[in-house]
Amino acid sequence: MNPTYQPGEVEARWYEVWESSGSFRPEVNPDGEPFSIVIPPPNVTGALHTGHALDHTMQDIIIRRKRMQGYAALWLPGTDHAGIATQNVVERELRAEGKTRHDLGREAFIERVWTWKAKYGSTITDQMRRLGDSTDWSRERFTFDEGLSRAVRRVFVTLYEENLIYRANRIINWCPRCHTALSEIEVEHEDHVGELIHIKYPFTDGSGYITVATTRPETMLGDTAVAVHPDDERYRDAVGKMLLLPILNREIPVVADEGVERDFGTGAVKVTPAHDPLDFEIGQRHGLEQIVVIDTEANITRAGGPYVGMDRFEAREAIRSELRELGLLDSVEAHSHAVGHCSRCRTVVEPLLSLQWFVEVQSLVDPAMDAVTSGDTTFHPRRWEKNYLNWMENLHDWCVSRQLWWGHRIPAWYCDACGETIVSMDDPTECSCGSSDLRQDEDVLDTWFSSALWPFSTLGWPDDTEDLAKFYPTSTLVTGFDIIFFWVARMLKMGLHFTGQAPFTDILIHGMVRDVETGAKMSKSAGNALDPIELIEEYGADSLRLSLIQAAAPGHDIPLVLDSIDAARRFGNKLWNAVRFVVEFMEVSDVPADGGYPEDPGPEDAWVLARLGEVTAEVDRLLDAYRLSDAFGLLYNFAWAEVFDWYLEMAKSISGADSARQGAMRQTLGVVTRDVLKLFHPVIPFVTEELWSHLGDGTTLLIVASWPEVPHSESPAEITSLQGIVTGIRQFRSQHQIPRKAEMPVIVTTSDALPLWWYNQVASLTGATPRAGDRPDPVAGHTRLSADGVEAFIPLTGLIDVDSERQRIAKSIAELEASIARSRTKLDNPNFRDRAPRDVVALEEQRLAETETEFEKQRIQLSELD
RNA sequence: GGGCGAUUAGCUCAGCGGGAGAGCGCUGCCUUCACACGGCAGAGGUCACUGGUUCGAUCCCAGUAUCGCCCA
Repeated sequence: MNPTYQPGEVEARWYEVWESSGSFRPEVNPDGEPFSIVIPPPNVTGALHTGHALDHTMQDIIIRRKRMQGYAALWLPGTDHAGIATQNVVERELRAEGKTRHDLGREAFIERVWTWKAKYGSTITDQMRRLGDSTDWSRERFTFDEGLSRAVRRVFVTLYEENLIYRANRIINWCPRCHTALSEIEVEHEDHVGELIHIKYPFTDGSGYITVATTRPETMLGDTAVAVHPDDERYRDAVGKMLLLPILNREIPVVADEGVERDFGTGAVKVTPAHDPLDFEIGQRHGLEQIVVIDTEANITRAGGPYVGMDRFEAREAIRSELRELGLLDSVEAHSHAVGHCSRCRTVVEPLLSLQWFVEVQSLVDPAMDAVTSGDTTFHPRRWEKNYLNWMENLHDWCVSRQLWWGHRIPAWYCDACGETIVSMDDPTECSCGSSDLRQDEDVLDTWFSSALWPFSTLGWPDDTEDLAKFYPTSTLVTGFDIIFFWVARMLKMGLHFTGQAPFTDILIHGMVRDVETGAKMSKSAGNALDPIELIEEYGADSLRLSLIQAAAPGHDIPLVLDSIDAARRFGNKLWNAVRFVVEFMEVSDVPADGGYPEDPGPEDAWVLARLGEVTAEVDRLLDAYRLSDAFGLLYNFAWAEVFDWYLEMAKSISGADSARQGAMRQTLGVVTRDVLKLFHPVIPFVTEELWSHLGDGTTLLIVASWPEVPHSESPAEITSLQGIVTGIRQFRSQHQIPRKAEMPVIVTTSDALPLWWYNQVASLTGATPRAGDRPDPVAGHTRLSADGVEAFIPLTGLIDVDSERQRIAKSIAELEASIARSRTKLDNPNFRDRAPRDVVALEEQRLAETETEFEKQRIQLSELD
């Protein structure tokens, strides 16, 4: 074995072995209870970013542990066809050739996207292999593959038949660059400091003006009313009168509507029903005309009169100037307000009146809320439940049609002869009116429509497949809080509606990986992403995984610091060298894949086995509670500080003992090291598998080895005093700069005799020579150590100067005095004695007694030094 | 405007009713037969502020300040 761990070569080798051995398939545990996770499908155009690395590591940890615990564990991988994103990529490619998708036509374009997918679509799945994802590739799915497309169509048709999907003219969010409608949550709001412009609208009867305030003066071209609140005293007389719309000189009424916010601006608002959702509603209530003045290119339409063809933002400036010239510009003030941007391309979205398909979500909401409130599905951490429920209460219908080509085409046909709409599983050839002049809807479905079906469509629905019966509902969903609304909520709604069961029992929500420098969410579009593949090449996949998990406290954002990845890498090297030492120098090998705990452990063995048992139980508890970072933090400290430090150092001295003692030690070292590798395997699979190949008996891969079940072991009581005295001697040595080679006799006094191994370990761990003896009288000339009832005395002669020893004791005495004072204050308080729990009072009394004893001994020691 | 979260060591963060923890960084010593990517030891904190609840508050409650996120 190399003296340093080299991840690169090892990682490539083991992934192949795991995959070809079928270890990723749930069939490796044919009799196991099913446990399943479906991956949040990354965009097929995507490349792995650090957010995926975290998300996938969490899922891999869960699935690897369940697999080791004997479950039929399925982690189902796949990718999302990602409508807009993918279409954008291929259109960009075409643009480089000087073409547009329209030059190719719909069919050829889609063909081209499939070609692109065949060539580049495996980028992300290849990267998942680099990360070590133990996904069952034999079950890989794609949201646009044949089976899932059938599921999509079945859902659309069923919802249509249930009147839960409809087509209507509504205000939607339009992206003028992507040329498609967006759903509400695909719009990101950012605060902009803009202008609030006050415009005077004159009454037709010449009796003055109403002044309205707006941030979007260009939409005035489409105004068909001015609205005021019905209770607003200021405008009581104005309601019902007519105004002359400036520039276009159209007569529009003043209407009273409850929807008007009295405190905004002047309390009077212009109403543009075709370009604002609130105005649309006001328009509906008052029967106002809807005049579209901005087109799909975000240019002014013919209805905009003199401004026809002008860009919306240019028109804003021009209209403001004209109003000023007309003397109708009352005032302009700076105003901060939220502006919607396309989440794909950052273009400012345009609210537009448009004919689109919508899912009526109201009737899907209740079961999806009940699933969470009833506890059928639990969020981890729980606080996301409130967030989820709050959101669900305020849902609007979901605009699902997209003016794209790449996606599931809406299965609706229109009969030009009679105007009938046909929605069906099979492509219709003829209308009931007899006409065969049918046109299929040009639009495709929102990508999230197919993602919403992912937990059951990937398992074979709508067919009754074995996988569906076995693995649905899935067990745990792992995802970031950023897509709770996009995805999680919709899966719950669709899953419950179509299968009657919530699609998962637990939802593990994690934060975003953030760049510590900028605090920004790391994503490719933000351009600030550390490339996980580069990190894997530099540090190894295990290091990236471990550092991400250690930083990932439940539900909080994760700062990614290169230093912490490096720390994780050094841990891998530590583990590597510890196991190398165990195998090569301690000659431990052929360790069985399970069991093999020593029948008759020595005292040091019993201690480390007892600790292993405690730590295993605690790791299990933490992992079951999804506290991954705590679990592996605990394990990290146990492995480094206890097993491969204290115990390994103790084992070194035992290797010179008699053969029975040695045998128990080697056996212990073998099983403890093995179990540490097992416990660590879910988070750092590569290095642990490699080390296991050197340590184990070669019968089983670690990936499918059993999860540790450690038999109970009783730790010898003397360990506490051993560690205390050893640490005391080391401190003494360090404080007085005494070289390890220097002889250091230590007299140990104790009420009960200490076993021989205790003395041997003190000698071996410190280089001192301890012997049992009587308390020196006087103590003068010795330094005194104490731990767990054991006292040890080191003669000072020739070792140190008395002054520094005096200072050391004085400092210690000061600390003891402070502690005594605090304990007394507490215990002298009758309220404390009356109201604090009995064990807390007892503990405080014990602390006081011990501190006082120690204080007294040190005081005597100090006085004797003089 | 509404909601959520954060504020703890120089840095990045855990902990969350009974004497403050980790990693990195820093200081000293150690090239002892795994690892110098290491070992041993050490320094470093009014746990944002102000009140309250409690025998007891970094932890619970209220308010304030600053920062971040989500929604309108």
